[in-house]
Amino acid sequence: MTNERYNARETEPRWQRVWDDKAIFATKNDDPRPKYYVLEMFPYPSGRIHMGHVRNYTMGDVLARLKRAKGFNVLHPMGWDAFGLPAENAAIERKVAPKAWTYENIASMKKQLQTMGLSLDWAREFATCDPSYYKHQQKMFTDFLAAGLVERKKSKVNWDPVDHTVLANEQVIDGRGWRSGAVVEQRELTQWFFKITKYSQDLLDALEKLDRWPEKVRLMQHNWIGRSEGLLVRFELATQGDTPAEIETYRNLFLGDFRDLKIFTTRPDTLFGAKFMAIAADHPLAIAAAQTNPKLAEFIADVKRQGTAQEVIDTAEKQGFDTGIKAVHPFDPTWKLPVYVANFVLMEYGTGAIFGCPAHDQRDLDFVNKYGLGNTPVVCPPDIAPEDFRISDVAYDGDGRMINSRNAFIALDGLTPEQAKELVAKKLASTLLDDAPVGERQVNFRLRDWGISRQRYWGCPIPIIHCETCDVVPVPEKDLPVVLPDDVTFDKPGNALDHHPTWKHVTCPQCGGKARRETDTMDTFVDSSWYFARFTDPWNTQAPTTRAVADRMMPVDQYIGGVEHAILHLLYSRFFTRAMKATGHVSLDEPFAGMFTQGMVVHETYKKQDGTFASPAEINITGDGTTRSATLLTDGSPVEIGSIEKMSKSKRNTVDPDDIIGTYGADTARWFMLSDSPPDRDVIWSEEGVKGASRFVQRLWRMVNDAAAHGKNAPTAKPAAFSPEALAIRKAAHGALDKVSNGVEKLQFNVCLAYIREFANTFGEALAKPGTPSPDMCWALNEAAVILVQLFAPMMPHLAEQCWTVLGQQGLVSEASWPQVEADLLVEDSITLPVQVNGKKRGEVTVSREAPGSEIEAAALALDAVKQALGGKPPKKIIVVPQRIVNVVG
RNA sequence: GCGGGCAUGGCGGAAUUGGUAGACGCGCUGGAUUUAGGUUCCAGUGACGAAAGUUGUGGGGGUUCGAGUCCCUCUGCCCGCACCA
Repeated sequence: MTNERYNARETEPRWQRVWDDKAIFATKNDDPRPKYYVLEMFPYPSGRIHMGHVRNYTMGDVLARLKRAKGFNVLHPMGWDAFGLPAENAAIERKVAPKAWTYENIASMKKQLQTMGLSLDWAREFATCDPSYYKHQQKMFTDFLAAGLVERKKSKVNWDPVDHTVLANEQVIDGRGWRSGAVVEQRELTQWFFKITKYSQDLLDALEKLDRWPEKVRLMQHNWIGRSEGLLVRFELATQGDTPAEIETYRNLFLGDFRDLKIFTTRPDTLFGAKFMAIAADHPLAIAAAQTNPKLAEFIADVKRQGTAQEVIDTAEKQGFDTGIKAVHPFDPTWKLPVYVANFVLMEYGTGAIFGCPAHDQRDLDFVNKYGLGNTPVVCPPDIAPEDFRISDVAYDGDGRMINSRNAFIALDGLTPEQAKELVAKKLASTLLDDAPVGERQVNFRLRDWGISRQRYWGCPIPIIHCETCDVVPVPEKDLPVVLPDDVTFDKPGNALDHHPTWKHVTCPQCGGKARRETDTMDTFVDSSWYFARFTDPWNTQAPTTRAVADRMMPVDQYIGGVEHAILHLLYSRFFTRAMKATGHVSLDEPFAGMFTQGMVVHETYKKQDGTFASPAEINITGDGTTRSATLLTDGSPVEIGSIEKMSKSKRNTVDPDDIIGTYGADTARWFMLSDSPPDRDVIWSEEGVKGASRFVQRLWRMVNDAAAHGKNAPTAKPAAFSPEALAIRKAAHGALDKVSNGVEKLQFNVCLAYIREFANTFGEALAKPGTPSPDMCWALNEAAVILVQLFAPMMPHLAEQCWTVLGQQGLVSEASWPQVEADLLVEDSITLPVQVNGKKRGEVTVSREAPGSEIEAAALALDAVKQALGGKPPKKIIVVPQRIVNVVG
């Protein structure tokens, strides 16, 4: 028995230094072995790591260490997503320069990460705010521009009139700026866009091939891209007046330049059910009509006002305003439909105009029921007679047969909606209005181009120069990077870069005339859209990537991060990789072959009597189960134990990784993060759980020390034969080895940990047997100890190194090859099969592995319990599932 | 509203993918060691039952020799998107 406790505080930094000195986690790009690229989403340098980071990086590290042991050339890098708004907020609130603040945070977070014992190649570290990184990002911007993947266009933004800044959607709270509290305005600004929509179809199609991505994430991206097939239909706008002059006057007054109204529909089959047209409040026709109609103008203003607050949109009922304009039905020139401005039609989607078919669309039905426009069903469900089919408050959007859809122009009755769509599309394509087809097939995507302009200082400058004569000129490659100036002030609202006295004033690289720099910076999502590629060769000063190296090391084999990035970050990265391929920086389309979304770390909350939250460190918990209660450490006042929530500063239910690592050691923290909960689900951080992990660390340490004592008595050569006890240990060891090897690859950490503990239990029992073990047993115990240490080495690398030394093994366990499974140890000579009678277990039989079915049947029938259950009658049937079960049917 | 997921002991969760339900851990109960223990070790722990046994994976129904697993249906939670034409 060893009495000495394992001292993580002493051993962990020591082993970290050893790894560091020998640089064993540095990856060589010219290593000939097969590569494996493990990547966790790099952190924003907020200053402190949190438990979510601990969980994320532990998972990646376990995989990296396993793959390294299995002989792969593992790339496992780390960097910093270092641009972003918090640095500017710190500058405003605490008068520290964003750059200094960021690099200080990086330094302290790096120190924290290093205490975790992660097998990272720190030689590849970079921050996205390093000019040596964003230089290449600027180069790619100009490459993309040249390749037609960048566009400059107007777009609506949330403008804070007090702070003079554009706000992200999440910074608009109840229609007001989060900092200034000012009512946010919708403004049109000219912005830079990446043309991600050029790849809409490809991004959608390729999702199917990403078979190592969570189904959920693929579905979210699928919906986000939002493909719909339909028909673009032009409705002629009706005019009034008998003479051309009168018609002209009408047009000028009410229709502006419009002769027709273009709509997008996925249901052209229901055109005979049309009752009205509706256009968005900011549709140009609405604006034109509002010029002569003050009430309409007022309505439009109302709708636009509603647009800001989310709550209003959610609860708003369908509202419309009849413009008085009429549209002519494409099937019948005498059929006129009223054109409404409606609050539920969005300018951003389709053409900003629709035709309303109330019988088969719930929104349209709600609308007509409010304004008394009636409805005509045109699709009849299969089980109802057409003459009995009525629609009142519930629209019918199912399949069926066309009814009420026939006139001199076209006949749809009796067709399925699918056939009707085809026929309408064909017919309208060949019908002309002002020399152009009335209808045109169109595929529409919900996905919009990616606006990357941000009116902020702490971001990657957009490498563009605006010249009075040459217009927009990209900064030539030789002038890159366009470096952010350090001497900026934040005493004025607005973009500090724009306020800089000299920075933006330059001469035009084309004509040499007076010009100014673009002062917008890039969305920080751009920074994180290619960092994974940069990691393959971060030392290249000439280009974003070294093509040959990137080709060899990409794609990322396993990417791990939070679900919160399921759409934007992952979609942008997929786009960016395609754009990099188009501009010759990489050769692949998909950056992440495997994706895994890990769950959050959650914790109980504690509510004080005054309603505010207490932190776990401030309270004392007594009792257990239902009698569990908490009191405040300071004055003993009762504290309510609240719900389990995501760790957050506001709920004060955070646990500081530094404290945990300081108290229990990194290995304990890592082990606990992986135990219990499946990695894709939330894990509850609990004091009891950590203590359980800590106990296990100590137990392993004692067992390995005990085993080491026996190991000294083991023969050097593998014994020719093993006693049944020794064989049992060997089988347990190799069984665990087999399961853990496979489980880690599938990221089933919680199950792997259970197998390790199970094996440790078996091992512990064998060690505890009294008396001196025989030489073959000593050999088996030593083998088991070595395997055990190697099994937990990916999860608890420091303890493993220490144990490795105790066992007298050579070198570092972090560099050791993964042990080979002896396959014949996995096969049992005799098998115990459960015996069921009519599906109910009645007993078991033990037979040899090769026993024929007839022998198993006989053995099963010979069981007393089976005879009893059959009640003396012969069995009707016996089912023997080899290696599994016997079922006797009575 | 639409889409998706989940439901297993007091708790977190396993279950070789249709084959012995509850592995492993936490908690709890009893015992031993200890001056002490928030240490360690041993035993027990789904429910009912003294036991044999019965029953049991949210409810109901079905397929099957056999269902936690597949199908239908209901209920309850969770997540994503949201007037997408």
